[in-house]
Amino acid sequence: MLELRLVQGSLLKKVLEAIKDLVNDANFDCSATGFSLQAMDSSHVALVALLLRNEGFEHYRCDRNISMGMNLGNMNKMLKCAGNDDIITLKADDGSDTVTFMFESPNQDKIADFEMKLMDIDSEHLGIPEAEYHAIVRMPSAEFARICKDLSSIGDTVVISVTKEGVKFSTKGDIGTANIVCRQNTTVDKPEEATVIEMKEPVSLTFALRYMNSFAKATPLSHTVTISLSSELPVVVEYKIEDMGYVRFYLAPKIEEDEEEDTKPKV
Amino acid sequence: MLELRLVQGSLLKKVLEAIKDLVNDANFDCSATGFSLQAMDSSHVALVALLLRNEGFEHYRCDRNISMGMNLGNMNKMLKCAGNDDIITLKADDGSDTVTFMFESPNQDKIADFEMKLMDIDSEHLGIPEAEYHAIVRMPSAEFARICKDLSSIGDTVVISVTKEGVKFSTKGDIGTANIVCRQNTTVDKPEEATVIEMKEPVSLTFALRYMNSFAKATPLSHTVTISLSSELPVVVEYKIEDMGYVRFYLAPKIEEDEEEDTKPKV
DNA sequence: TTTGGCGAAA
DNA sequence: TTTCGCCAAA
Repeated sequence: MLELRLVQGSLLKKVLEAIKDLVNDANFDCSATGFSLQAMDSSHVALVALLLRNEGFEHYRCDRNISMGMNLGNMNKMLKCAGNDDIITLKADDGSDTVTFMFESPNQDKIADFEMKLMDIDSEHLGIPEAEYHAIVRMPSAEFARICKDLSSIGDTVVISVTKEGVKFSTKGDIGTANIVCRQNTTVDKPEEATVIEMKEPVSLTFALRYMNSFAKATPLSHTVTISLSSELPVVVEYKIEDMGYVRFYLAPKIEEDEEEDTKPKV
Repeated sequence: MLELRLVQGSLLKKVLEAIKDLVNDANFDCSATGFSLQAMDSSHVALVALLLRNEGFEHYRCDRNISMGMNLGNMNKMLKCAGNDDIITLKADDGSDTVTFMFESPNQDKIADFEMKLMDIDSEHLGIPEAEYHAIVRMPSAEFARICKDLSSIGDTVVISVTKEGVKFSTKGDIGTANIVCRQNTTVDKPEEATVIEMKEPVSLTFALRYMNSFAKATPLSHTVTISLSSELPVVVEYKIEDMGYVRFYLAPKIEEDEEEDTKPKV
């Protein structure tokens, strides 16, 4: 028996908006401690990890560990039927091949239940080792989203370079080049508007903008995004979900070609 | 000679937005008592009835009964040229084959007149008998619209079931099932937010969501919608137009198939 | 083209 | 604070 009651149902709606473009089908893993998901994107390049800890739910009952395979598109369709202020309860009976989403309007006048078939998905659950990162950038998520969107109108990849002074996002394309530098800035009114850089050593890595823009779909989940970089490690783009957990995206850097190579015709 | 001056011109704009998708061409009937329309939708499944009583007009002159055939798409195009605060005057000379829409901006700075050709439309004007309904549901129109929209992302038809406690909207589709229950609730701050059920006997009827969603286009006309249901009778979905009349939509219920039938392949 | 999110104005 | 109108994404 599984019963998870989430008062701020909009969180789950936003989570699905954030990951449904990247992942088609995935197993949601439910244990006594929380509700989580780990899945490769459909082209097996990026990895998504979601955690919603039990403390974040008003009511959390999960009698035994269970893995529920869902089509995220269909799940999203159903969650779209929940109001932004609705309380969402997720239910599954032991051994059942369905899951039920229950939506309660704030004033309890409207109660909806949506039942969805579960699917069998074989997923390789990867252990993600904790790593030391050369540089960790924390910045406003909206600013990061804007930068990725802007740069993708110029080029396909972004070079993220971190120095003590700030973080630079660069791209190059047919029509020209672009560099956007965000300086470290902690003297701002609101802490979520700060740009903070923790750097052990300078790092400069290249990523596909297409994926960065997908990750930025999670912007509504948090005012702040944290980007953790190390050479030779996948970047981690993390959006914290207040009091509950996070959505993290992992993406391997592109092996940076020689600048010269870039302009040569591909052989 | 016909001359109808409507101070709140936005009403006429909203009326056309509400019915233009359903009906292509229709006769507007004008008599001493009011301005009305009755027409089947283009696939002859639903019926639209509009009434704007003479009291609602600032000036109402209609010397003799007249029926004016109009293409609602073209009429809507013209009405879109009126500002939301404009005063709209509708004029037709006796024997003329045109109608003139005059738009006056609130400050009288701009006065526009649009002349449109009338058309000959043979319409069967149905007498709609007053009927006793098993159940009448009054609820916020926005909520009804939201429910129809949500359900149509799951299935094609909606089963509306009324009991004393509330009204239930259900659907079933490939990805799952959905039930939305709205409880009777009269203890709300504003009367237009109430959900009120007058029920003589329980009723459960099935309708095509496609039409319900068309009807819901009339939502801007009224905060409230009234749904009148009887087995064997078309449902009436009514949006009252304050101080003037109404737009009513009629739709025959689907003959509900056996649950078993639904899952069998169609022969 | 239509719909939802966002920002501005009452 | 709520509502309207604008802008952007599906």
